[in-house]
Amino acid sequence: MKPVANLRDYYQRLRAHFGHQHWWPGDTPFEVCVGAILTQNTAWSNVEKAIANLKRARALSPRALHQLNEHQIAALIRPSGYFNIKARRLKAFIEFLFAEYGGVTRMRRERLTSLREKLLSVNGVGPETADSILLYALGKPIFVVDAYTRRVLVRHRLIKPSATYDEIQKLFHSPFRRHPPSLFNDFHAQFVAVGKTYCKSRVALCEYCPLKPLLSLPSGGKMRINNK
DNA sequence: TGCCAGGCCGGGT
DNA sequence: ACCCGGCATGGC
Repeated sequence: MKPVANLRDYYQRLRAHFGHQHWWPGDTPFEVCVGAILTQNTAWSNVEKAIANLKRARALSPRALHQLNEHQIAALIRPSGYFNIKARRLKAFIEFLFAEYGGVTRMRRERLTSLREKLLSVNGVGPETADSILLYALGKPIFVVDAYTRRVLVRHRLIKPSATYDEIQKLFHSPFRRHPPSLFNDFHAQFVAVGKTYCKSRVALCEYCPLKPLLSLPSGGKMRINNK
């Protein structure tokens, strides 16, 4: 297997191995927003249970969720963990949605950079949650950085463990600036796929990882991270 | 049984 | 500008 040459190649290698991931799992843009908040530091399998509860209670729409108080929401999302905090965060997001836009459709019309700023000002919405909403709920071209992305990139020595969110995100925005959101969408999903499969443990050696040749680059060898 | 999972906030240095 | 404790369930 030849070494990975650049980030484009990096994606193709993963894609060939894992196939298209069809992210984000969710029926509506609003469901994606809710899932983005519920999955904070939480296994997705637990989020699914919470989403199922919300659906069963017919509470998975902006208007319906707006009717419920924090206590009622907390009871429904209990399986996703941190349910009191997350109930408050969901309320904060809904309030923001209605106050600023009145609905998801209007929010989608906002320009990427200003919308990101505003999302980050909502209590409980940090960079990953904001970017997940922008990309997966609204189809904006932005790269999501999460624990898997960081873990895989550190493992492949493309970033230092101390790299910040914005630094990592920039690695992807430079070479893929003009690419459609679908590229950002599946690329991030591929990181989750490879991370879950081969970087579970801190001591795992990624023996069968489709990107393994990258790990065995000689210390002088450097992979080009962008295409300039 | 303990450790971990698709973060973020608030208070303290 | 960092560092840290807190938040909580379910799966292995």
